[in-house]
This record gives sequence, structure tokens and C-alpha cells, in this order.
Amino acid sequence: MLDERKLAVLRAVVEDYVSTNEPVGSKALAERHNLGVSPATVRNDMAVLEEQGYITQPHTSAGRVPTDKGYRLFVDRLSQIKPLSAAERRAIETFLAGAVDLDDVVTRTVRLLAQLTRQVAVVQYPSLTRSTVRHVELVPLAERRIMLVLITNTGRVEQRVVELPEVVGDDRIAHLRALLNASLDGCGLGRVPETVADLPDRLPEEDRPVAATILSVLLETLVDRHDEKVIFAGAANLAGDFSVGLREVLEALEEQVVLMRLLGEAGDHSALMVRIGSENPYSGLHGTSIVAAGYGSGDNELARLGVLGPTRMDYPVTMGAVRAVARYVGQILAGS
Amino acid sequence: MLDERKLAVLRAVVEDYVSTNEPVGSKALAERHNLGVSPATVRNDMAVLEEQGYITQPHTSAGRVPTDKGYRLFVDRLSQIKPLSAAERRAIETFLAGAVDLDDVVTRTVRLLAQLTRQVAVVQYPSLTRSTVRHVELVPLAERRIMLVLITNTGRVEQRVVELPEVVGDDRIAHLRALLNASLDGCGLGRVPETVADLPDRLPEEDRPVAATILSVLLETLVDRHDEKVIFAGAANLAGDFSVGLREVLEALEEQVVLMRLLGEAGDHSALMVRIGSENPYSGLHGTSIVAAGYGSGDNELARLGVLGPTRMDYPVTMGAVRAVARYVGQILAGS
DNA sequence: ACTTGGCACTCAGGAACATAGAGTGCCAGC
DNA sequence: GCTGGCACTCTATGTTCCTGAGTGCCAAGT
Repeated sequence: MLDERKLAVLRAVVEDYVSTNEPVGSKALAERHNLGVSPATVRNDMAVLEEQGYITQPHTSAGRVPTDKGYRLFVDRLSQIKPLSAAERRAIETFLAGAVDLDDVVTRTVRLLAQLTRQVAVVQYPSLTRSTVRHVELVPLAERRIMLVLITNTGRVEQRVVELPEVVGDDRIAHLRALLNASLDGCGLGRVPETVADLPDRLPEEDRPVAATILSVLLETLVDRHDEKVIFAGAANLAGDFSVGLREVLEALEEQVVLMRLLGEAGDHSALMVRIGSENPYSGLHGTSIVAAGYGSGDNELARLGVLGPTRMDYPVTMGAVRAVARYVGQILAGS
Repeated sequence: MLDERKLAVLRAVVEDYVSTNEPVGSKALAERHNLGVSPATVRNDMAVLEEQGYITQPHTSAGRVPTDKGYRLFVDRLSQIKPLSAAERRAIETFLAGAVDLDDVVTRTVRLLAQLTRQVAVVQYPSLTRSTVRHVELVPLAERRIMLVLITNTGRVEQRVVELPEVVGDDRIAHLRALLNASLDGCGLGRVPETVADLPDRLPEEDRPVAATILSVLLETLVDRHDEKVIFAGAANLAGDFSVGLREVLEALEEQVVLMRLLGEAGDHSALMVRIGSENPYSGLHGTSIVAAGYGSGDNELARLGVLGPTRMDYPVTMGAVRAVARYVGQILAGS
């Protein structure tokens, strides 16, 4: 149906259109890609490709432009991910290595990715639910007030002030803290609720109300999905590209929920996900594509990151950058 | 020099231009603002106002548009801050009251402000340097590794992992923790360095290297100006307004340093600061104005917030919103 | 059965030109 | 010092025309 040459033509159309941002005609194409055939032949191939829905012409007498379907084929079968240059790799490494804490890692990552791809970068904070408890701390603040601090193995810290139902001495707090840590150390956050369920029963009668209060706040913290926070950077890279509905894209970027869905479900570890134009789950983003990947330390995917740009983007390069950054961030997180 | 009526004309020009986004002519103006004089008279006044630099015409046969100087006069002498409606106040209150922690307060505030003003909102995190230490926690993570957690009276939490020069038992850590808290409780963050300066001397010889390590990390945390983080929201509100250089504005918004300068120095408590067009310290923002105010709990200003929009903005309404939000955030912070 | 050159056709985008209307500046009269 | 009248200036808009890139199709060539 689509022989070798037609695929080559499609590839050429995509590449030229991406680099020039102008509909590409048969003549220019035949010349620049020395396909060894005449423009007329290319025209015939283009007609077929158009009929099949891979390319289209903006108006009757213009060159061709890839459709979403065309980009899809290009990404799936016609292109190879382009690795970063050695210099770029070094730059990433040093830039990320300078981070002082988790917040800093995420901030640096998102900026780095935006700069590298010249597009909008999106990074999700390492998910709480997939990480494990490293330590729980109870800090007395006042007679009936303590601060609950939860530290995870990814370096993330969550804190909440807890109002206690009664005055509790430091020693009882200390006991509770020890108990909590004994049960929860290394526990996956998703398993925390079951793990602490029977904890009050193992306490003397008088400590139970206090424990219950603290536990309910602890569980609340986990449920709050504070973990699913997503940040972005590089919005300026969108300006000047009128092929995307700027306003709608900016609106989408400020909607956490939309962003989350954009980054997609966790896929195969370190597999790149590409969503092209109308494949996107949000109608405001039909002029844009998303390239995303999971990242994490070791084998478990902690969260996802990616970039968003016009459908007409350089997929091989973008995919290379996303993959590389995801890997490096994973390393950094594993190392710290 | 500028009699009452000329000022009225200027006011009318600003108001009309803000609401229509089109140069305003003498005729329309005379009608809509029943000034009691004829268009010809208005024209004369306009000529004077133009000569003085308060208004200008985009091209010879068009209406007039206020200059930055004109807006300045308008803000300073011709307008009154417009208070929010009762409904809006209630909405603010309930929306902010739902915040669970400091991070949430700031996030909600910035969104609220963006929505309220339909412009870009900018909020600075409560400054560390002006708040005080509520608690310092040292959490053992491994034999030679502890986590240092700093909690301030504004609910802010900073954490750092500290690599210790030697293995240190839990009891020694506990002792150090007690000592730290005894010295630092309630201490202004700015005064922390002096306060801990002599602390190692009060320890047994063998504890000093460890203490020194921990203290140096603690001081680093304070210096890192992590506190001066600024976030924004509502960038989508910029789209569609071509009077501002969109790209440049977006770039500015992602530069923490620029944002900080935009919000301005701490001024009189709760005084509104307005920077109009070319008054801005950053050339990319000459088409925009900033309305900012300090906020804090009680008397001390903790940080600043504001909005950024096209020079042609509704100053009275914007100023009202910024002032109101600043106050409410202050209350929330004081209350928690 | 493809490929190719030739050719007529289409149409977006730009240039040139005309038109309408909003707004101005100025002046003479009240 | 205000006002109506009037000539003037431009922008914005619409019309027309033209050019050129690009197409589709056909008939001839391999």
C-alpha cells in the first residue's frame, strides 16, 4: 500500500515542514532530498498519501502539510530518537547535580527541559503514593498542638499542624513517635492506611484518642494528592507560534488536573509516550503535541515529565531530550 | 495649569480608553460623560493635555490615548480605589480559609488574585528572614546522615540532608537538638547566625565537628534565599492582548529575579505600589503596569504580592482587589 | 506498470487604488 | 472662553488585478 518511496516522501514532508514551517511542494522536495525521481512522481505519491490521510494541503494550490496521522506514522516508523550531544549531556549533569533539595531538583529539571527543547516543559513532583516512608516526626509546638512531619525516601517532606484533643506530655509523644516509626519505616505510602489501622489497639486506653487524631491527619496528608503537583516552565517559547491557540494552551497549563492527564498514565518504565494533536485528551490542545516519560530511581517510576509544543515539532530531538533528562533526574534522585 | 475640567477630561479619557480599548475622540467623550461642554471645547482641552504629555494620539486623525504620565496622574489624583463587592469578599474568605498549609495558602492566593483581576497574579512566599524559628528538628536517617528540618512561625518548613563527619548516636543528636531549640526558639531568622555563633564552644570537645557541620548546613539553608521564591498564575489572561510584548512578559515572569524586583521593596505597611509602563525596572515590561502590596500577619510585612497587566488596566478595581487579597492573606497567616 | 515532461488550472498573497468616516485644528461669531 | 462650522488628514476597509508556486492530469517514454 505504502511502498518504501512513499514513506520516504512522507518523512521528507515532515522534516521539511518542521524545519521551514511552510507547506512543502513537490519540486523543492524532490531537489532537497535527492530521491532520484522527478517532481511529477513525487506528486503522484503525495496524492496517494493525501488520499490515505497522512498529509493535506491548506488550500488548493499550496504544498502539503502532515496531518496528525502523518506525524504519528513518522514517529512510529520513520524516525529515530536523536541522542543529545556530549556537551549537552555534560551540561545536564552539572546543572542537575547542583540541586540542594527535592524542590530544587524539580525546579531545575523543568527549566532545563524547557531550555533544551525550546518548548514548554512539564514536570510532576515525585509521587507520594509510590514512594516509601523514611521517617515520621512529631514535634511539640504547644501544649495541645504538634507538628506532624512526614519524610519520604525521595526526600520529600510533608507537614501538618495537628490540634490535639487533650494535653499530652512529651514522653507520650515520644512513645507514639517510636511506635509510628517502627510500623511505618520503609512502608510504601499506598500501604500506610492498612498498616496503621490497628495501631490504636496496641496502645493503652488513654492514648487512643490522641493517636486517632494524629493518624487521621496523617491519612489526610496522604489523600490530599499534594503529591500530584505539576509545574511547568518555558511558556515564553509558545509566544510567536500562532499555530497553537495560545490562550487555551496557557489555560490548560494552569490546570493541574489537565496537566496530570497530559503526562499520561504510568507506562512501561522509561518508555516515551507521544501524543500528537487531536490524540490529546483536552480539546484546547489539539494544535499541540506532548512527549512524556516516566522517571524514577531504579526500577519504580516515581512520576512523569515531558514537554508540550506545537504539533509541528522536531520529534526526534525532543524525544531524545526528554528521555535523557528523565534518566538523569532518576539518577540524581537515586543518588541522594 | 490644569483646571478642574481638564482633569475631568483626562479622567474620562482614561476611563473610556480602559473600557473600550480604542482611542477616544472628543465627540464620544462629550456625550458619554455629560461634561456640559461641546466637543470643540473638549478638543481644546485635549490639545492642552497632549501638549503637557498626558495623552497622545496614535496617528493624526485618531482619538487620544493616555500616556504613562496620564495614567500616573489618574492613579494619583483622579481615581478612588474601588472596594470589592460583599460577594467577592465572601468568596475570598471562604476560598482562602480552605487552605491546609502554607504552600496551599500561597497557591490559592495567586490563583484567586488572577481570577479576580483577570490578569497575571504574582505572589512572593513569606520571607524567611522576617519570620522566626519555631522549631528545629534533627532526624537520624542513617548512621552518618541526618535530616535537618527548620520550622518557622509562618508554617514554612525547610529541610536539608546533612552528611556527618562521623557516626553519631541518637542521644548525642537529641542533646544537640535540645540545645539548638533552646537557643533558637523564637529567634528571628536574620539573627540566627549570631545566635548560634558560640554554640560549639558550649559543647564537649568531641561534639564540635558534628555541630559545626550541622550549623553550616543550617546557615546555608537561610542564605539560599529559597525564601524569596515567587510564583505566578493567570498567564492566560495575557493572551489576546497585543499591546504587550507577550514573549517578553512571559520571559520576565519566569525570571525569579525580575519578579522580585517587580514586586518592589517593602514599602509602608499595606500601602499599594503602582508602577506604570516605563516606570518599570525591566524594559520588557514597558507595556505593562504592576500593582503590588505587602502582606503579613499583624504589623510586620512578610512578603509581597501583586498583579501585572497591560498599562491599559482598570486601576481602581485592580487596586481594590490587590489590597483586599493582601489583607485577607495576612489574616489567614496570622490565624494559623 | 511506472515514470516523466508538459500544460492548463487554481488560488493565496501582495500591490495599487479608491472610498468612507472618524477625528482633528482652526477660525469667526457669540 | 465657549461653540458651530469647515476643510483637512489619515486609517481602515474594500476592490481589483497580478504574480507565482503548486497542483492534477494526460500522453509519451522506458
